[in-house]
Amino acid sequence: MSPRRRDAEGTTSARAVRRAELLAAAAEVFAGRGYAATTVREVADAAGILGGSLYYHFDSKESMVEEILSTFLDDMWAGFDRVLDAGLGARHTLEALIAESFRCMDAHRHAVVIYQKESPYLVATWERFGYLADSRQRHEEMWLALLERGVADGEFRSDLDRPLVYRFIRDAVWVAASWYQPGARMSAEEVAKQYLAMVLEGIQASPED
Amino acid sequence: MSPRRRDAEGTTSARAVRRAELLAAAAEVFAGRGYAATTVREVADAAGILGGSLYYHFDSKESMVEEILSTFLDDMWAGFDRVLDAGLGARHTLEALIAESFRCMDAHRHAVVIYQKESPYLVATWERFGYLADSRQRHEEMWLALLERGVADGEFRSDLDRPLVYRFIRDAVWVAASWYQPGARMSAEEVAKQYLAMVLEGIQASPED
Amino acid sequence: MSPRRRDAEGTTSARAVRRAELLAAAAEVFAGRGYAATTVREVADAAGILGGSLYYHFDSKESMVEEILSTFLDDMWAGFDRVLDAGLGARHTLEALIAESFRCMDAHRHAVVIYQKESPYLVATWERFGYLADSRQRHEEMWLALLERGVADGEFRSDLDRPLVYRFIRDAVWVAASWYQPGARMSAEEVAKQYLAMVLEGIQASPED
Amino acid sequence: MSPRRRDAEGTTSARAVRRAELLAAAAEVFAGRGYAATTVREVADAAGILGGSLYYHFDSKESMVEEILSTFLDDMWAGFDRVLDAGLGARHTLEALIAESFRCMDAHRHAVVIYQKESPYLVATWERFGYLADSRQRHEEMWLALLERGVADGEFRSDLDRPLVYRFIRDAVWVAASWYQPGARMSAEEVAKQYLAMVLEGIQASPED
DNA sequence: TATGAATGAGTTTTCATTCAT
DNA sequence: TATGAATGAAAACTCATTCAT
Repeated sequence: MSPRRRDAEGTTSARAVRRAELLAAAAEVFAGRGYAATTVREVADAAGILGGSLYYHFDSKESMVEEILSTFLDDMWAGFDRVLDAGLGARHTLEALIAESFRCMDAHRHAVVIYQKESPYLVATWERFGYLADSRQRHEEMWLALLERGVADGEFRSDLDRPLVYRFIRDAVWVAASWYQPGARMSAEEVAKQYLAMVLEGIQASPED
Repeated sequence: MSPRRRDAEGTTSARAVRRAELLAAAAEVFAGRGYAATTVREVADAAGILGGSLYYHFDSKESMVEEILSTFLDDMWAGFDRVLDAGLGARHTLEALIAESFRCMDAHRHAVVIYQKESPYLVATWERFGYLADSRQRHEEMWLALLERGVADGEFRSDLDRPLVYRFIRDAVWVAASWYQPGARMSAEEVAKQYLAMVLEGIQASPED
Repeated sequence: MSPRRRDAEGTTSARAVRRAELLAAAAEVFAGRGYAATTVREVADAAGILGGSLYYHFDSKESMVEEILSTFLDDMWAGFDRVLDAGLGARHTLEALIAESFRCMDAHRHAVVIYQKESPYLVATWERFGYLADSRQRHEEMWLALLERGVADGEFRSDLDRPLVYRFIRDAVWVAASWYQPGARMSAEEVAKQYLAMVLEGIQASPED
Repeated sequence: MSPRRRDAEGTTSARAVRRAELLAAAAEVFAGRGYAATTVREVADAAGILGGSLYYHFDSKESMVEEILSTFLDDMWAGFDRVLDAGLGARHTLEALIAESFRCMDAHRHAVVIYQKESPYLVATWERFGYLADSRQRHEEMWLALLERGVADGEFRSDLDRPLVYRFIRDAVWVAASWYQPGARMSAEEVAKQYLAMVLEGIQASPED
């Protein structure tokens, strides 16, 4: 009620809320047209303000993607770490990781698309985006270790090239963000289930069917 | 499907050779940085000439991608048509399409990457790129028909959502162009074989193994 | 010579005090970075308030310099007029003017720096700053008359170009505001004395002349 | 005559000539209005081209001042080093330094004005201008050493504060660039002579000391 | 064919200023 | 009085494109 209290909480969170709104608008436009092809004015239009006004909230166009991507990656790794810490077997870990990936895609759909399409450009152009390359590397290591373990445990086929399997899954799963529409025919969870089935068992009819 | 540009004489003139060289350089840079983020000067640098000189050969930056993409799509559809015309069963058609996709990726690696990343932007921005959307649609129809036929013939599982299967395969296969390096550890053919195995049978160890 | 802005009541109201505080902050920043290179936000930061709040007190950034400069010039000319009205001989008038100049520099250090550096720009850009050019002209006339009188009276060397002598003194004396720090090794008064010694024994007719 | 030779020499020097022309225009405008208050368009107007065209020759507005100032400082220090290496006595060294200063001012009038007015701002704002502070420091050390030597040799008065004398001379001399017009009533050489007379007969030890 | 200087429209960014609270 | 979000005009800078040589 006191002005003091409003300053300490109310104002801060109002600002954070506004930032989040603006970033959501930016993410949608960046994902749709590509970061480089999107003008700051288009972002501002989408947010319902004028171009210059964005600079009250953000340093630069660059900072906007930065915040969009780091927010997504932080959430993604928190989820992955939860899965890895659960101490499941290889197959169940794989299932959980794919489920987690789709959950994350659902929550950060546009950020995921941006991450897919713009990472190479951003990493090549600005040092500050080096963490994108780090994340990609850690992601690969995590999956290769998992596949290794699954093969050792007899849960996964041993006749496949592990790096290839990793890329196969990664591409199939994450590119889904490009076409997935929340509230469409299938929920993210259902898509995850079907993808899991395909990854694990393939699309061929079983002999016994 | 795509506009044709042929020398009036029909011969592979020195001019056509130079165009091809320049387009190869352009494709590599566009694929690496993204079309919008690439400047004409960067293309020229990669080709070893100055920016203005490109305009002796091409109308515009736009025309360059246009030619890169249409060349690729023409080749891809020629290949697909050969496969479809062979009158194979569903499973063998699927095998042949995936093999053909990888062959095409091998031949037009950069064009494929550009096609993946830039299609939405190009289609949304210039009418002349409408044929990209047409191609995508025809591709989807071809695959859905194939999957339908395979399920009807008892070759493919019937419990999977067909559009989802299509996207799964499409994404896994074509995104490979983003990381595939000609002359790397595995040939395109080997990658195709392994991908086919995964798509058909999954990565899970079979019970009898 | 310069516009006046006085409280209607003629009292030193709280409002006037606040204005003076803000102008002091503004003067320091303008002097340090230059008027054009200083943003209103920087002024506000220096004053401990937010940018928009300055506009409760002042019409514009322009009005701030205006008030800073006119306050300084009013004081300077009041001092000079006192000296000129005292009816001293040329040499003593020169001594008193230089002493007065240093006193003024001490009292309006930042304003003096701004006046030095920004006058040409302000005069060229806004009509309202025309009085700066007037002041400069009157200053020159005052000094040339003084030098003339001193030469006529046999107090100053006659072999020097008078306009040049004027500039020499003006530049040496007033640019001191750029480096003079109140409370530093030497007081303004001491600096004035030394400067006077240097100036005088240069332009003063030698005993043997 | 051969195209090769024209490339090796002609083109390179043509480019350098153009740069110099553009920098001359820029220096005049920067000196007149102040660096921060000058727009790139104003520089371009003065050069007779469009704003964007400047960027074919220079990276940024910043780079333009950088080149203007470093060219001036290089020339100035080359001149000062010649004087210092001549091994003259203190008084003759002082004479030569002042003459050299005026020569330099004549050759780089606008650069000198920019150096005077913009150094603090440039140094405070961009690291790359740190060399301006270095130059200023070296200048001060050179003069203090000279004054010290002159006092020790009995050529200069010992009752004056050396740092103050340095500043007095520096300000009087260099600020002259602000009003000196080449081809005006007096040549730079004549101004130098008169300034020297004023300075010298002030700080010179009197015969009766 | 290629060069390189220039164009000019458009982009990102800045910033004095306004205004509802 | 002060805040802080926004405005909008102008600034710095970019870059596809042109064109005389």
